Amino acid sequence: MGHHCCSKQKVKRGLWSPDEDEKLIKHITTNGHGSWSSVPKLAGLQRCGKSCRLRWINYLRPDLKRGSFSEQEERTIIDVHRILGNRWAQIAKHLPGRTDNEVKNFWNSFIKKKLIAQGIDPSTHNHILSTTTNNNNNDFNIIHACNKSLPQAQQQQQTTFSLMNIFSSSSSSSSSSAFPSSLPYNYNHIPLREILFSSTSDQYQNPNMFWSSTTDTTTTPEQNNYNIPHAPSMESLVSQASTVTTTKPIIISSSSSPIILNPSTCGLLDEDFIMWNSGSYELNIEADQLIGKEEIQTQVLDPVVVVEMNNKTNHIHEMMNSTTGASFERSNNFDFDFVESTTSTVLPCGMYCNNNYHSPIDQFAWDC
DNA sequence: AACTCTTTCAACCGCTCCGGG
DNA sequence: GCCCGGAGCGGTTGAAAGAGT
Repeated sequence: MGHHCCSKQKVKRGLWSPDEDEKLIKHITTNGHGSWSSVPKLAGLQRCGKSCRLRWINYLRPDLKRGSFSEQEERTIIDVHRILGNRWAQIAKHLPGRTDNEVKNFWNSFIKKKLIAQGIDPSTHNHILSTTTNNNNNDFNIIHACNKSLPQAQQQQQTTFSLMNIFSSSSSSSSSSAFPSSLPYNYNHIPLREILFSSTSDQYQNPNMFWSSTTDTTTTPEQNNYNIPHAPSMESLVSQASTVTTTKPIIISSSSSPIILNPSTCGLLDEDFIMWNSGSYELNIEADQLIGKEEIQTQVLDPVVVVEMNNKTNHIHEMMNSTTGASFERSNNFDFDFVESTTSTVLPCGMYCNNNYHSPIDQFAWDC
């Protein structure tokens, strides 16, 4: 049985012969494809139009890039897939010369397996949930927090409290660290979709970075919608850590509200919505320096403030490099071509919001 | 060399979307 | 608003190639 589009025709199926390829190439290069349904007849092929179209698009088109995927292309696929999911045609648009079919095959035969081997769920880009169910285990709580699927208010609330428990446990138990020795994912594994979700609603909070306005007197009532009940204050959090390192959360504050984040996940979206990140981002600031010493706080705060006030990419990087010692690199050509406005506030870790708390990029994430 | 198992990827299938009548 | 046909998309299949025994 042929395709429904050409069921009346006697069509050949299966692999294309060089002779058929030649006929199709000759026809399209001289006449264009026009209506695909008419191509087989005009080209003298016993194929259906659909098959001709597929053969041309996936194999015969002159602008196709052949050969194996580069690391850069692989990174792009992973990054875009993190946001778009299995929308292969959209992903392929970010890879000149590659087809949706090619990207899909590469994903299924290589990237998918690679991510699984790394303990990452390829469909969610989250770490695969540990089977351990010991709720007293801080590592588990964080892993659990990172592995929820699409946000649900109740689930998020539980996540929040899991983190709260971790924070509070460190003050009651001096023998255990507030955070595990290594956080369960690095920047490259953060589900960006989830982060985008987290900034749009009071119900949805990124588990690794959330708003706390308990000590922030500048927050508006609207912003207070972001309050987490019993969220730890900036000071109390910092006081629990003797040193702020890559393995512990640090606090970076926007002009309106402090953000708690894991340094190893720090990244920026610049004004062109290009994702920048640091591969080996290290902060080693004594906690007591963060408390009550404005100049040190400023060092931490500056990158965000600069982003908000100036939106100058170079300035951002200069500030980041000079104040934190971090070496930021443009991670890839992450082309957020769906973002129409650049007027919104850019925050670390790919977290993004604007003054209305409902940005185009947030809208995109919701629309996906 | 022969066989089996696994992987790759071109091609197919069925579905949705969209525009025209 | 409905129907129809074409285009496009994502999931799946299966032949061919490669790897292992």
